[in-house]
Amino acid sequence: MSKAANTRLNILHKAFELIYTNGYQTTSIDEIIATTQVTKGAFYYHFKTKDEMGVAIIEEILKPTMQEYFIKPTEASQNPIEDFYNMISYLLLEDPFLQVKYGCPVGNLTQEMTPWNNRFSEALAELVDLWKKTIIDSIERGKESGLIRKDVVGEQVAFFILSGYWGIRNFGKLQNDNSSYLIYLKELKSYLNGLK
Amino acid sequence: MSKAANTRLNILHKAFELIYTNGYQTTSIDEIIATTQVTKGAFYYHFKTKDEMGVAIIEEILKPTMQEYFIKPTEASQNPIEDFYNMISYLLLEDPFLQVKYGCPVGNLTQEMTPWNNRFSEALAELVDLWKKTIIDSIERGKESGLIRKDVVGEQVAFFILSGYWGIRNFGKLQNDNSSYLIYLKELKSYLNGLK
DNA sequence: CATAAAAAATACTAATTAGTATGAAATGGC
DNA sequence: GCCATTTCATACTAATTAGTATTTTTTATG
Repeated sequence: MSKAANTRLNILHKAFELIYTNGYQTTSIDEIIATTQVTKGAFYYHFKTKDEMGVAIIEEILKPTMQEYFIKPTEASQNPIEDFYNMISYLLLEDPFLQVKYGCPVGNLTQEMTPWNNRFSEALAELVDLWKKTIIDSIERGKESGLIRKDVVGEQVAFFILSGYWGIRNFGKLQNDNSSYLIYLKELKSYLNGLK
Repeated sequence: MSKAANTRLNILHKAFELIYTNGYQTTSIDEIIATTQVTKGAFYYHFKTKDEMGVAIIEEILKPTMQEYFIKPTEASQNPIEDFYNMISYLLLEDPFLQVKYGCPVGNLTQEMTPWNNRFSEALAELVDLWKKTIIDSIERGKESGLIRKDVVGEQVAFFILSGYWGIRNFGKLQNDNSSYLIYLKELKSYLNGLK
């Protein structure tokens, strides 16, 4: 990777961490360049505006991460119900990057940036749609293999699962401990079993 | 109501609307006093800081509203399952104040202000706890009256319902239309019926 | 190695921010 | 109507903000 591409990625990574922990609006460019040890000239050479950098974070950091860790495993899934539970459980309790008190990066950005910046909305919607579609496909396969009832509607379940995930992340932020996660996961398991 | 108390409430109401539509951090005090037609001196007479005003909004605007419109109706509830559905459906589709693109005020504030301001967290947690407890009580009554299965765990269901609500609000913001709400509501109905 | 283009460094601006200092007007109790 | 207290108005500050203008350095290519 060229040196220039490296500084660009470096900015994106550090900026993402700052935004994840502090929020987008309250993360200043001065703060970003201070922690990346990159000058303002370099920053604005790579990104025309702060918002352009924000969208780049979604497309170049969040999207690939999601592809790798959410989409791929679910595509290979044989037992949807078990895998959905494991996916959410992993994200809530085990993912080494995500922290209870900082919530879900995608959820945070959605909350903070829509509806005021359309480019954010579009980039985020693309992400979420990808995840949603993967879940729906998995459900359809589950229906074919007989692991899921035929009358289950994939899109409904996808919205239900993802909404629950986003929402419980908010509870986590509020209480700053994972006790709500544990309670939520029990009901999630019960709900998912109801799809059998 | 005294004139002074009136300006105070006026500030809180207008500020709340601005914050609901624009976010807390991006709503400036100058903007608030411009729309309220109140001077800076008056503002800082009533509120020592911006954050103190924010907490006052939660305690003096959001909390009473929630008591009136969420808590009371649920307390009088005879058929929890139907009432839960109606409550969420009303909030998503019919409430005249709430708008799809602006999400849930409590959810927005939680996302934006925790974990960086503890006073916000505490005030918001109190709100949400109240709502949660009301749901749990309602479930217990439903269990006694035989409308809900005995093995249903109230706290789990409460978290599940509220999480789903917060999460689908995020979807609404993302897509800026209520199509996701409609799909979500179908699955919510199905889930709630599973509690019978 | 020369040179053009890419990449980065420095110093700046204009606007906006939360908050303050200080004084003026309204209010209520006597 | 006097006067203390409450309530509000005006003018300011110091810090921070995103973004720019300009110059310097690095890089790749012939």
